[in-house]
Amino acid sequence: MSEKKPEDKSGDLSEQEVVRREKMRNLAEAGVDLFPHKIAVTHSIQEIVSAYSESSGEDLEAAGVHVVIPGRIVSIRKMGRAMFFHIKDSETKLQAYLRADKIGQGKYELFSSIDIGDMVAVEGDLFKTRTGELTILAQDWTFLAKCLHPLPEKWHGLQDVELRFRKRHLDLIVNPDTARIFRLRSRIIAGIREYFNGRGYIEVETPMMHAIPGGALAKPFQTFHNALGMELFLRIAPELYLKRLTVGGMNKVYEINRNFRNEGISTEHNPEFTMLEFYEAYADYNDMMEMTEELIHDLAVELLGTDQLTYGEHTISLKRPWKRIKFMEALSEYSGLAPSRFDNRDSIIELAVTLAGEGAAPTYGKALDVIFDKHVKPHLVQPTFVMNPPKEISPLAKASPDNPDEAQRFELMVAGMEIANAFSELSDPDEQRKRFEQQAEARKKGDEESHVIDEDYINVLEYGLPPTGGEGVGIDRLVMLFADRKSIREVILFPLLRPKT
RNA sequence: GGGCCGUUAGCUCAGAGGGAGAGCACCGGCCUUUUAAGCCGGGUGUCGCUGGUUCGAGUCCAGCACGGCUCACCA
Repeated sequence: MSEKKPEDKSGDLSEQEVVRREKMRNLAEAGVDLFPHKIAVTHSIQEIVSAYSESSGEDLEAAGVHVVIPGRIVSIRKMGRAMFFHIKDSETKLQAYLRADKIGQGKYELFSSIDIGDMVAVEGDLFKTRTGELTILAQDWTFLAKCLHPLPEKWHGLQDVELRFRKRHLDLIVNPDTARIFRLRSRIIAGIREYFNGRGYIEVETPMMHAIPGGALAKPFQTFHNALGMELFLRIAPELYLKRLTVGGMNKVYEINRNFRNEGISTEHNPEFTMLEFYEAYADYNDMMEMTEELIHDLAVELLGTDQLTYGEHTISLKRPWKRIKFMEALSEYSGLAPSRFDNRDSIIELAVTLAGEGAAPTYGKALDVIFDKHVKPHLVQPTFVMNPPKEISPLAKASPDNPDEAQRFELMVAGMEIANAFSELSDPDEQRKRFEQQAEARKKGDEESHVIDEDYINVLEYGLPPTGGEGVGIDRLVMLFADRKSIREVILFPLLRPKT
């Protein structure tokens, strides 16, 4: 191994990167610790700004607020023997004022080896400038970290969508909205935990690796366990495991975790996504609707201060109760097809095939689903519970007591997106076996998303699943709604990207 | 997977057959309450890649790569 010094690579570096490495050497030669182990700071920028931004200059001076604050330098304005710069933490900026006469000639000149992007701690007293901006007058500064690459442009930030996702750290440094979205996401998830914990639920973790992929209709990712010599699948849903817990007497459980689906990537789909699933014994899908309204409405009021969401060009009202409509009624209302048209099953399948292409709609139920997605979903902007879809496309749901072809199930649609899906859980093991067999039949006909027969799960049901309501909520899509983002990638820190070649 | 669009300096972008450009950033100089600081001077580049057409290609053509939008797919 040849011991190449970093500067040997200077041929590959841009001029700005070479300059930054030179400046780093200058600091080292001046005795600065380039990678300090521990710095005694007194406050975060966020703490200082929220505590003192409203204080008057006189009050600040009288109080003599002496602090040491760390941050990343995001702008510098040099003015001869003095300079202003802003330091920033994830969402807040604070101005610092450095004067040669105040801090001393040596420390002032050493600062010329500091670049935008570097991290420093500034020590000094708070004051207000002529324009009223809260500022720290530096008595000293400490080097924290060198940024060896130039930062994106200060005004436009980082616009390139691909770069924003590939270099999320940079996106977070220069685009304040990004940090805000992910803080909102964190608060939404914390709020959900609070809601369920407060209702006596317990949070659980079930396997991510399944021997049989189940709980949803989707194509799985495949992997292999060497020691067991066994094919495994990344889970497409936790559903079947959570219901095992209900059989075991854990009457209220929820899980917030990742699901993996080996399907297309789009503005609404990422191969790994976060799902909330919850199950409550002695509840049914009506209870699930009540809880869903309450959870999402209250979260919006608490986190956004309103039950009116702005989503793109839409205003979405979360005022309860939300619209409820039966699947078949929604179909005839929005598709423009006469209700009688749906009696002719072959013609419906034919229509779905023209809409979605060959192989997309092998059965009547699937065909209805295709027509729904195409003609109904885009219209459902205000929160709408679409109830009682065909049993055939709901293999884990109880049939409706008053119509054996319908499932006691709903999907929550908001802004044309499916946000949640819930049902009264099918508990009859023999009926479940029949449903699996029908799914297996569809699978044989080429429907890769159909369920496979899960004997183990049927055996679990044979021990007795009480009447239970269960629901899955797409967390990423919920965050999209709350954060007013049209792409799921804006709300996932590291969305899946093709490796850079 | 199909269609449309994009890929030019570190970033944001203009350039549509013949001199590689602007703003920010960067480098040098001036400047002690500025804040998209200002003033003077400096262009730092494999124009995504590979071929082709042409006297001449960032520009036209083909293929490829990556990305965005959209359609399809998608509990």
